[in-house]
Amino acid sequence: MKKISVLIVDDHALVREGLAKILSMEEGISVVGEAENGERAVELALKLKPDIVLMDINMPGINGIEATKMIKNEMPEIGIIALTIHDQEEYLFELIKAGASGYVLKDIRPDLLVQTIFGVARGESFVPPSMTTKIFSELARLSSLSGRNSFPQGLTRREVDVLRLVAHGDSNRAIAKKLFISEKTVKNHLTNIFQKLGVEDRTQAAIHAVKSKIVEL
Amino acid sequence: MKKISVLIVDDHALVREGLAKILSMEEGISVVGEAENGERAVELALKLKPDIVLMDINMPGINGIEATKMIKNEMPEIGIIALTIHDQEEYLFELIKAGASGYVLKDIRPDLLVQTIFGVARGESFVPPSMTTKIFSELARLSSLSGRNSFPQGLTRREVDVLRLVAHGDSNRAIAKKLFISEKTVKNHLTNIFQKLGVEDRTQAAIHAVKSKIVEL
DNA sequence: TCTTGTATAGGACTTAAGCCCTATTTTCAT
DNA sequence: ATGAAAATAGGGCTTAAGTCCTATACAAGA
Repeated sequence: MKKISVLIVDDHALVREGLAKILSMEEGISVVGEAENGERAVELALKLKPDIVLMDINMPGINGIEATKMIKNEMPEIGIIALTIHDQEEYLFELIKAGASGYVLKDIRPDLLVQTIFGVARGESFVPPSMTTKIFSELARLSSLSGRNSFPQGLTRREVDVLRLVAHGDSNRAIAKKLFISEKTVKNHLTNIFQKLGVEDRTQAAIHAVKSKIVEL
Repeated sequence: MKKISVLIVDDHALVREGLAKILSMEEGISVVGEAENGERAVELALKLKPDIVLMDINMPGINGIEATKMIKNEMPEIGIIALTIHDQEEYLFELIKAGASGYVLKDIRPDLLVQTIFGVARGESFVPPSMTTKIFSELARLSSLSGRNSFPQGLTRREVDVLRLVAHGDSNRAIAKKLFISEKTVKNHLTNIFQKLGVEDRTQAAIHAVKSKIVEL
């Protein structure tokens, strides 16, 4: 069993130290870095490629949500757990949209935090029980809204269609035929997809799609 | 636990029926199709995408080795187990080269065949104990041959280098710089790679590389 | 109502990608 | 020694891919 590498992000040195202490006690976890603001968080995440980022939301400059977006954009395989002081439900959906996999209060019991880290490393997602109700109602709202968006990386439904075919090895012409649209439209979608995923061409997009499990192998 | 889907290929209806009977008794296995020759085998394999193909070697027309190559070329994730009447070691290495993962005699005990199927589905490889010696000596020969070839799909060492970078999302120019060769040479290698893998462009090659585990994610 | 997001598509352009040849050099296997 | 495979590279060519901009139509949120 490999240790789970964790990057701690918080603007308060005290909080960072506390978290590091708690996590260091744990056998299967190793803290590989600490960042004191959003910029450093993104920088370190890309450099250290940790399994998990513990991300404080309230930070001066680039906040936790922005940092989450940036990291997820570059390395979708990194799991991000958001930390908040109190129940700030206004951030919840923004965070989910940004790609965070967990949302925990800072006064969480250490053993539960550890559990959450292991869970997210396994690909699961966590929110505090007090918020599950919110989640469900939001989910209901979204699905009644004839399934608007809620796609990975902010991709639209159509963009996901196109990306899937790209990851299948199809050319623009082939995609156009399969989706009954013009090659021009396919190109437009692709330009948007590349921009959203932060990649340069279809090959990188295909790889990204596989890595971030937008498509299955 | 999902059932393992199996395609049976043999030109003798009796053998097919026998195998199907045996395998149908097994809980975790479901026979999804049968083919009576190499052409049908390739056709059905691509259509049904079974986990495992049980492939007879001696068939009129496209034989088992050719069919194995074709299937592996199109869908490297399908596991292929070769069936032979008697110890025909002259085919063994050809089969391994073609991408077969198992090599069993037709008079194998049913429970061992089942075991082999489960093993191959898990990504393991099997040859009869009587042939392991052959394997080892061949392996020794090849490695004494200063590690010549023995690369997936008949790719050369350099081609694997190039393919790895393609699957990393690099452009021809980037690959050229990293490998200290000209862009022209990269293109030449790529043309050869496409031909060998049976794909049309770098995106398909990248996907193929990931699927056939030439590169890791 | 006005605006925003999505899907569609065309014009016009640049360039990376890919193909087909030929050719040289090195390295091995025979 | 000789021949084959592998790695290198260039010429010359075609086309797919990708960018930037504009534009229309529709749906839905504010």
